[in-house]
Amino acid sequence: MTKTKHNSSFAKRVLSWFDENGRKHLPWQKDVTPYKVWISEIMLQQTQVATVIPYFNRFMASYPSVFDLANASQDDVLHHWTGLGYYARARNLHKAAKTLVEVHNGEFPQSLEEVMALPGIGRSTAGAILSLSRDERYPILDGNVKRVLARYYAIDGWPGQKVVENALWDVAEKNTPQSRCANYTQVMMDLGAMVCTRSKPKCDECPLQRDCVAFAQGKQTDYPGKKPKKVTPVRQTYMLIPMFGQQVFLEQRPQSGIWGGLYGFLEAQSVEEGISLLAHRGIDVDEVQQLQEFRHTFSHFHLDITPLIAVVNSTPQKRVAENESRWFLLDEPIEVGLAAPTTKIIKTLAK
DNA sequence: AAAACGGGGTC
DNA sequence: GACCCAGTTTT
Repeated sequence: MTKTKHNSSFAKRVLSWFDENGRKHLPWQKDVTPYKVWISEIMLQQTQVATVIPYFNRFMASYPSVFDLANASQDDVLHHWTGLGYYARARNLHKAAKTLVEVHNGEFPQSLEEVMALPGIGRSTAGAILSLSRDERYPILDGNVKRVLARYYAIDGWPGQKVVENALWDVAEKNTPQSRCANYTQVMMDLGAMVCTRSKPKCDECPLQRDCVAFAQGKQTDYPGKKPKKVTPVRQTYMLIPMFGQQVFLEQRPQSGIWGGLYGFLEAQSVEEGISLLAHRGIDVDEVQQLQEFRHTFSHFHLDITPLIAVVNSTPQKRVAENESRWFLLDEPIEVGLAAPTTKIIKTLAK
């Protein structure tokens, strides 16, 4: 049984710690708006603060308001996201911006449910937006908060499991104070990121040390429970790089699946298949040069990529393709979304 | 080189 | 409710 007295003390102590040590001058903490909090939270879902800052600043410079974002082209949004990964989140961001403008007059709705109904926003992100920007009382449960709470209460099991996640939400809810909700949300993330770190937690600096169960047991790093591991399969692909002088041919990928909406090189399982894919697009290959294979690692599999330069000597025919595609000059900036391996190959070619 | 990270969406 | 998505950082 958790005691009420205990819970209020929890918030009091972390808020005092926030006053002393919390982060208060991040770019999205200046003139806080739901829009800025939203963009920063989506970026922070996948990347650490230091990496996010320049992306966030560029994003705000290009799209100062939700109206600017809604009016942008998807290619432009993906271009701003290039290198951040998780491109579905950029597509959802763009979709949600359109919904906010068309349905909500460009304002974030008031209720948690309405905010959660926007694509790419779940319970935690919705809670973060409403608490950080409007000081409303909603809990959050990102990876940092999960780690703090799992250790403090010694909650067993991997948070990917529903029961474990539910237990964490329960304590997150109970501990959230009635006032200073924005500061509380911020400090829970700060504590997880700065003190209650995955390895070598700085327990001596922690305001929760004195009744942290994991600390008492000396088992801080046993929490949260680890994800059951499994072998990551290896897949193989050829990437076809049609080169006509200083131009390369890129085609937009389907909206769903890996690298959805990004431009990339056509993929094939064999050299022959690749040549036929190109022929289908009016590109006649004169010579094929194989480059060094390299590995790109995802969370679920390794992808061994063999780049193949397909030298094209005669002017390619114009064909109407199913997907958007075109030739890009190597020495000009490519202003569409590109996946990391595509960027890597293009860098090699430009040298 | 392997493991961890993180949360929303989908089947 | 299990599994998928994807690139970077940490160990």
